[in-house]
Amino acid sequence: MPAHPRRARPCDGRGDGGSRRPRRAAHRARPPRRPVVDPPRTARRVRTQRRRRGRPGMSVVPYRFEQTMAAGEVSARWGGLGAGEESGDDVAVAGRVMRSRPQGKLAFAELRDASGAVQLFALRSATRDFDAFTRLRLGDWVGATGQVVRTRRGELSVKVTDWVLLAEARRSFGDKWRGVTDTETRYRQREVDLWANPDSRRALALRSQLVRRMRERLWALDFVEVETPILHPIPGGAHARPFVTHHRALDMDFYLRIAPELYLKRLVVGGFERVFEIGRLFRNEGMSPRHNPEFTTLELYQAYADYTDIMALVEDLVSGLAQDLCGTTSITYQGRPLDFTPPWRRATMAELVAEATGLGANVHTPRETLAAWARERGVQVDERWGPGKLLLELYEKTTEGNLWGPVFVCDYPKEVSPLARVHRDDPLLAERFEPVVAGRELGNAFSELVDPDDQRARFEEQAAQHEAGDEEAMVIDADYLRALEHGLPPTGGLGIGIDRLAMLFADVTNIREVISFPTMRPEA
RNA sequence: GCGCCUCUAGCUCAACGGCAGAGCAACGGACUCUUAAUCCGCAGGUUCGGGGUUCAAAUCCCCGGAGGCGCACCA
Repeated sequence: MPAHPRRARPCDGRGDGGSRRPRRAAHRARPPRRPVVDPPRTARRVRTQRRRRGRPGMSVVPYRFEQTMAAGEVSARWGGLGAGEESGDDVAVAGRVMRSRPQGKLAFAELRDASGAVQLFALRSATRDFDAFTRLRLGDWVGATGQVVRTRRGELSVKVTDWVLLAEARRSFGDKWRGVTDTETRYRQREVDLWANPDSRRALALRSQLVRRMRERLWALDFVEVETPILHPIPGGAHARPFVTHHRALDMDFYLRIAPELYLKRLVVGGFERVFEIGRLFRNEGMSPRHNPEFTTLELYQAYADYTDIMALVEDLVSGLAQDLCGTTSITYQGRPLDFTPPWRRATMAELVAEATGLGANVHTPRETLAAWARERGVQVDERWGPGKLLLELYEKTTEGNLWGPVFVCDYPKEVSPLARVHRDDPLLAERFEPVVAGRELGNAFSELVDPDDQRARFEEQAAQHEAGDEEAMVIDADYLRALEHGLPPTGGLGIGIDRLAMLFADVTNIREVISFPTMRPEA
């Protein structure tokens, strides 16, 4: 046996120092690589170490394991067992080893599964293949059978009689105390993050519950869940830049949807009076702690309803979800109270801008006055913007970020709301609102524009802006106009950002915390 | 896109112009009740990549990469 077997590597006979160089030269033509976390040679090293210990290896792990009980259930059922007591009941548990403490003729290991954790307690005198058990390491998966007992020191345990390795961990799962904190590693290798950091698991589990409860609540209100296309021949339904892709057989470009809105309203035309869709949207825009290129929304449409009905629905839905997920309608976000208990405040955009700035700005204010006010506050004013767009800019620059809410910001300018119905009391406004919470819009809703002639005119306006260089402006969707000509009843519509909502309930500030695999630039 | 910051062992971090180190993990061993166990031993490095300044660079400078935050963008 060589003195340093784990350093042995393929050698070209040139002796020690030169053995690596030829290999590097062979790689020189490839693009430079930066192994961020765990270079392949580490896996090789660890593999060699494991082999030396004579572990069985992955080739002999079984194809299945009959688990009779989850770890959480063990602690729930035998929580009352006294220290040193034996239950007399055998269980078979499975999970990942999160701690291993061999101690002479005894060995302890913490086994964690999806439901929780339970300790494995092994004895040389009672456990099959005890020596191998003592060599279990952080991250290995095992299945174990034995009696439920509580140790003398008071830890509920499975006293292992038989056990089997289900998978070996060749790579490390981070610092046992501090986990993995590097944000890049956490988002790129979410599987490691999830095992190492309970908060990461909690945030994603909460998101899952959020979507589930949301569906249940909508089903209870007789909403029908539907799925509409993600490949759109024309991007529509929102003001955003799309991703483009190509269909080979049709030899044409498609756009990944920026909103499902137009298709959903066509379903209302078709007779689905209450529809919703929870799905992924794609917007080809900047990324930030609050923006991921692909994100999930709830969008719903309710026939015979207007935007005030939708406000009531939003209050009810969001406060109900807070109750479901946090146990209260009055939560804490980033250390500040956030009370979703209905009713929420309703205020017009003009009122809120006046509160924030003292300016009597509204959609009827002369354009030049609005432009001057906006410029004073750092807005780069485009000459083509009308008073509506200027008011919106003013609102976003001065007001929105300071609204803690929840508050319904009502009555947006018609000019910036091409799919919303004109306000019944003011021809320059639209019946549109955004629920704003913690300085961010949570959604967007309106009394839907149902008049095909008006819609055509708005599309033409948008198309003109598109022609003039606004790549985010909409284009004319003839299919949608034809659908409207068949008759869309009065309808209230809503879109809510699921990721944003999950951030509030999970009390996190980065959208990536509630996305399982956030968009990242490739490493190499 | 712009600005500021970060990048060192598998993980978490020191070293801040003078021999690249620690804790944990891993690896070999001791231990019959561990809980961030303890003890003994061993090993592990392209200091993100490239270039420059210097007798000497992880450290200073330049270029590039990835990431974080802020701004812009995102009605």
